[in-house]
Order: sequence, then structure tokens, then C-alpha cells
Amino acid sequence: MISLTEENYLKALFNLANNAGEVNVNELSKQLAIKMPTVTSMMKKLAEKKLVYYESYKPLRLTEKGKKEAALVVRKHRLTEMYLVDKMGFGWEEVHDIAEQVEHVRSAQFFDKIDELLGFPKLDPHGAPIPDKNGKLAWVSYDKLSNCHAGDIVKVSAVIHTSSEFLKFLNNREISLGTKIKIKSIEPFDRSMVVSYGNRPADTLSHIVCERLLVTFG
Amino acid sequence: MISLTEENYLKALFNLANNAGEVNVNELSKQLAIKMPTVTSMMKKLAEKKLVYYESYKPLRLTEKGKKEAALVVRKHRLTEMYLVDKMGFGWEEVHDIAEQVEHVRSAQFFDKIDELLGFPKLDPHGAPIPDKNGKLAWVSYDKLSNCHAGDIVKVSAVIHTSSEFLKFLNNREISLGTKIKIKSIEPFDRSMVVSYGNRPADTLSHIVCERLLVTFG
DNA sequence: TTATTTTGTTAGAATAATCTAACATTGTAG
DNA sequence: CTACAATGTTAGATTATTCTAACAAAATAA
Repeated sequence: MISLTEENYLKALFNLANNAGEVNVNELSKQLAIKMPTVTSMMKKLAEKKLVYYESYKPLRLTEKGKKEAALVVRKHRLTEMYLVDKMGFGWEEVHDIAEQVEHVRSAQFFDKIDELLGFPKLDPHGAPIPDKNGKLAWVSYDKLSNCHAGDIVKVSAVIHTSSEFLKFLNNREISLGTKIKIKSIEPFDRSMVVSYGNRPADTLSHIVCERLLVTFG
Repeated sequence: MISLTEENYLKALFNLANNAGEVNVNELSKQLAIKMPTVTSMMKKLAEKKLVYYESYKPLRLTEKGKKEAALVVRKHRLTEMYLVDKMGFGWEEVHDIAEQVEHVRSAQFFDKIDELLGFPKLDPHGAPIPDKNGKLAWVSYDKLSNCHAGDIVKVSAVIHTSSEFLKFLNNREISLGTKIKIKSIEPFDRSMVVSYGNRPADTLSHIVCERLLVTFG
């Protein structure tokens, strides 16, 4: 049995993992707002349970079992977010904190029903892919808007670091998933982009914003 | 701040309270499946927090503050049950365990939205009243079917001790809230009732069952 | 009313999850 | 290459929740 606390550590490891699947104790500590010694001791515990590979002073890595369990928590989180937006009428900026709690409900029935009522969605309201019932994640590859060039016309397909503040900012600018953006020019000084979209002929997006918008060209 | 564990104690106290609002340590211990010494120490803690009146060897009683907090947990539980049945398509026998977990979600927004989507229901799927946002419970007075007499025609309005097994039994007998039952006779020997309802001209309900069915005459 | 059963409390220990303080290792900047 | 900074670990303490064993009070039955 995986405790609620352990679920949170697994999820954080899953979300922080780089290409190599590695995470530092320090990063994890910051992400969870839990002090490093606590993280170290929890890693030893998760290693006992064969959920994490742990060696002193080495980066952390989920085992296959750990990855699966983590993905199942992420699945519950993302399905919940989707349900809150699609079926209950919450805004995409309101759902993270609620899903953070509902994700710990232990009832396959409950999440299967949500999945079914939503028509088995592949993406959550922020464009992140929803792992399947076996913990498999169909990874979609997006580009950061910040890596695109002047003249490109792209579609906003996902957002990262989905803080409520950032999402409210996007709401104010009338940017949502699906918004088509044309890059008119890029300011070399601060890498801000002058763009046009919707009924806005010209608008400037800071580099920070452009780094958090994931886009597709199709 | 009231912990999840404390919420469970408060809810159990609320549900077990007799007319005088009193509950024994032993009863509470059985209800929660937690040993008596643990219950005693938790009662001392809740007394510190002014949620419970506690004196050695005396029955337990919620304070006004405790009653309110308990009612708010019960509110979340019953709203959740109603939502699961009305909006998600679960059967009334499936919802208790899920609601038992969802009730601990801390988000006024979430439960307000559920309330609104349901149209501010007054009763849960088992006929129990839903406390309002201030923890006030509009108590409805029902009679036990077991207290009725031969010849009475009554409507099933609520069920108590809503175990999944009991509710499945009612499903099999096609008894649900609203079912009109005519009492044809009462067997003095075991107090079972011969009744008719729906398309069943005659059916026998044991005393145990009749004790758990709450009815109205209207 | 005395003996027995039931109920309730105290004392002490265990587990899970967290912290701070001190120490150790690794990485980096002169 | 050394010294400082950043990262990570160990040791020991704390809080919340639970338990068992032993004792105490209250209720009940003979």
C-alpha cells in the first residue's frame, strides 16, 4: 500500500524527471516544500519498497514499478482536472488545488467513471497527456513558443508551470488552448515576442511567458 | 485546523448522538474500529480544542462548535453521495465508500459547486437531510416501518444503517425511496411484516429490515 | 451487597512523517 | 588546486495517531 504522502513524492519525482529520468534531492525538496533530510529518509523508504533507485549522493530515479504508480497518480490528477473543467464548469486556473486532493481518492470505480463520462480523454485542460490505466503515457512532443521564429504561425497546445496566476494572465490576454498565434517579431534585447492572435493585431509576450507556452505547427 | 482524523471522530460523534446528544466511548470505539484508549486520548484533544465536552467516565457530547464542524463534514459527505448518484450514475449502494474519502477535500468552492449543480438538494440519496452551509440540519421526522400497523399505507422516505449489503437487498426487492408500501399483516412471532408494493402483491419483510426503513404517511 | 462483567483510563511503546543542527561530499570559482 | 558554496546525509527530537497491558470505575447479576 502506498500512502498519500508517498503518492505525493512519486508524483513529484515523475513530474520533475529529466530526459534521463533523474531528479536531485534538492529539487524534490523544493518542489514538495519539505526539507532535504526528510526527503532523503523517504527516498530510503521508497527504495525499500522498490519504487525508487537510491544511492547516496547520486540522483534519484523511479523504478519501473515506481514510474507506473506515479503515472497512476498523475492519471487521477489529470482526469480530475478535466472533469472539473468539462463537467463542473470550473476554469482551468481553478482546478489544480482541488485535483491535488481528489487525486488521493482510492477507488478505481470512481476514476473509471470519470474517464467514461469524459469520453476517455487523452489530454487534460492544460494540454498535458493523461496516462492510461496501465500507467503508460503517450508522450506528445510540443515546441516552446520561445524556440519559434519570426513569421511562424503556431497553435497553443499546452501550458507548463500551470500556476493559477499564470493561467489568469492568459485568461486576461484571451489566450487558451487552440489559440493561433502569429509571431511578428522577436526583440533581441529581452527575447520578448510581438505576436498577433484572435482580435488582437499586436501584443507583446515576455520571454517568461513564451517559455511556458507549448505550441504545434500543424 | 481540524485534521482528517479529527473530522472522522466528529462525524462519528454526530452520527451516533442520541436525543441527549450523548455517545459512549465504547460505541465510538466500535463505530470507528479504533481501540478505546485511542478514543479517550483523542477526546481529550478535541476537548482542548473546544469541540467536545469530556469528563472521565461520563458520556461524550459535542460542543456547539463541534456540532457545527461535524455537520459540515456530514454536509460534504451527503452532497458528495447525492452528486455521485444524480450526476455520475452510481447506485445508492456504491457511494458511501467513495464519499467517505471525497468528504475530506478542503475546498468550499468544490462543494458549493456540487450543491449548485444539484440544485441545492435537501436530502441525500438515502433520504438523510443535508446540513446547510452553517451546519444547520433541518430535521425531518420519519417513523420506522417497524412501528407501523397492519392496514397502514406508507411511503419509504429514508433508510438507516446504509450498508452496501442492505441497499443491494433493497434493490433486489425493488424497494427504493418513494416506494408505497401497504402493510397487510404483522407476524407476532418474529414481527415480520407481510406487505404489498409495486407489482408485488405479497412479500415478507423481516423485523430487521423494517427497523431500517423510515417511512411517512402523507 | 458482593462478585463479575463491561466500560473507561493510564502508562508506555510503535510507526509515519516531519524538523533542526551538525557533519560530509560534491561542484565551482578563483 | 584550494577554498567556498551548494548539495546531501546522519543523528536526534517532535507531533500525530495508533496500539497493548494493566489498572480503575461503573453497571449488572447473583
